[in-house]
Amino acid sequence: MTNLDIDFFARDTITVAQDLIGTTIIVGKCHGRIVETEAYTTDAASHAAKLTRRSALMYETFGHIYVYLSYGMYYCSNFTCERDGIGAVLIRAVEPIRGLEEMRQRRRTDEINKLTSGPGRFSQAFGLDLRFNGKPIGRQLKLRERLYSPQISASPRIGITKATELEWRFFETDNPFVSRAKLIKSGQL
DNA sequence: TACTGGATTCACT
DNA sequence: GTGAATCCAGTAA
Repeated sequence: MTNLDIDFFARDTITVAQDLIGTTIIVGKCHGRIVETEAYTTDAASHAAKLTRRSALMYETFGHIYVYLSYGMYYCSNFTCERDGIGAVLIRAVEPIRGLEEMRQRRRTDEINKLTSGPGRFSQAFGLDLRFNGKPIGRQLKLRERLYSPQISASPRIGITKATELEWRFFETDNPFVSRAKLIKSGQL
């Protein structure tokens, strides 16, 4: 299985968000298959809309990890994108593959559908916090080429929602690990 | 220096 | 369906 290299992220943010669906993310012993992403560009709702100390990573890098604290309690993990532009892809949900025991301990739950089905849940399960912020893809966090889950189908249907003009979300429509709350709220499910 | 609010989640009704 | 938890970046002064 091939590792994705940094150039994967040099491309347009929305394309990267779509192509990340089905890829495998590996942090230590924890492996997961990405089933939901969200693309953030220079949309007003995005941290990337303004150059600040926090958002500088999105202006200066691609293929790096951008982690921030949300609501004072949960970490959200992104990959920076675009060689010549500005953007990041938020990982909203993954399907757990390996390292489930570690995920259960970090999440303090045995309910598998609550391990990684949400950006805060995923980051907690995989131990992603501010220590990872600014790190390049490769050593501590790896990504492998798209893998389809036999439980779902050989080529899962990809759903797309568009929250604002420049904010796109991609998800596997039939995957139970997709974080459903926001999709239900927006009338997509 | 002080204030505001959020790319969320969970418990409770 | 609703509200609380929690803390830091950003902003205004």
